[in-house]
Amino acid sequence: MSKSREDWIDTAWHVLGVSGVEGIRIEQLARQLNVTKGSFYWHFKNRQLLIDALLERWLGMREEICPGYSAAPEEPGELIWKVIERGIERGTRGQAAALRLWGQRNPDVAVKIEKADSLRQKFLVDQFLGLGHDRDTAETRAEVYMAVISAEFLHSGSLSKSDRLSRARRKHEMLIS
Amino acid sequence: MSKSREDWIDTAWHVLGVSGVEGIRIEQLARQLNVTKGSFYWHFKNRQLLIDALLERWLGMREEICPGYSAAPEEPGELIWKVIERGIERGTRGQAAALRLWGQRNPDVAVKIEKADSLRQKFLVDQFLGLGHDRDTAETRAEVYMAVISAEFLHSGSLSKSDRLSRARRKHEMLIS
DNA sequence: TTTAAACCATACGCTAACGTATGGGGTGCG
DNA sequence: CGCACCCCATACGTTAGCGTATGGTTTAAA
Repeated sequence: MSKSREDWIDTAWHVLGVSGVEGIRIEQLARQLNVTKGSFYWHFKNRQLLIDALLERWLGMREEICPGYSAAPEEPGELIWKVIERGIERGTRGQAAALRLWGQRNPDVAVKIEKADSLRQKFLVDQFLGLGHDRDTAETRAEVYMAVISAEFLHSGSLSKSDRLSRARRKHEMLIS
Repeated sequence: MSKSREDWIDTAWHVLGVSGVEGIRIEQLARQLNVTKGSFYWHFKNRQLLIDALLERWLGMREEICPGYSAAPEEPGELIWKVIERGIERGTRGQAAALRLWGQRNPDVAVKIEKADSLRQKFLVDQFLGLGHDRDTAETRAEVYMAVISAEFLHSGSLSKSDRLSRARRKHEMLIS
């Protein structure tokens, strides 16, 4: 069957979460897709452009994950939680960690990631302000919250999804109050 | 000049922090050491054993970093801070992140890391208990603290060491009180 | 039915890297 | 001197993987 460009990105996305950027190998992906790399080099100019597409996919998820952010009618605390919950459900933490680590040695990638992060940071700060904190503590809490999100993947080795959710919930409530 | 086994581990350690486990290439290290890989395969049986040695080095650092842990005369809060400070000074966060990510797809590695982490967790919980928190919140705070430490590296792209220290200090004080 | 475009298989050259085999220079020691 | 033994250089075989070149197949339109 014919594989689309999106098919390639999908399976590469999965590998990214498991094995990191360096684990993305065209001929291995081809085997998973039951095609040869001839297909790949028709859809993509080279490996780098596939990885770029993965980065763009992740960057694009930020907006999708904060839907009615500016006009949110809910309680600030629960809006944050929804974001976290959705992140754990989707299981995109591995990809995030891999891309962040990759950005560590690619300055232009780092810039893009930092740009997205500053939006996340803004979002969280607003929520904490809405909870009645002053700006200083709101910013600190936002940073801590970002850390909790990023590190969740690194420390949740063999935990089930429900365990990870309940642990995250406990930390959430601590950071909220 | 003759290179010792430790020389190989040292430069590999540096590469580990910058490029991750996958970035460790014997012939590249050889170039940095001004020798050929003939030297490497005299000191090590293969590449895997070098990486194992790096993991062991990192695991060994835990004890060194918590010196008089059980018989600490200082304030609990400051003892934690000393650990964090030393970690940032040494700049071992990149190695830690790389090894954690590597452990994500090596079950036996994950076990070793989790064993070390549970000791760190115990240490932090004790400190928070000493600060007057009950066990439940002490455990949660310890988890959050671990997250802050692990994630610090992922989010401190182009920050100077002093910036990273002051940011860490702010988060520290938030988590202490 | 010809034609063009989309999609892929196959074969090729090339490089990086692993691990091995082998030999050789140095150094201390009897 | 001879002789181990430590340490390394060199050459080799092998594999994985990138990217290219080229041709084949399918599909839809003209």
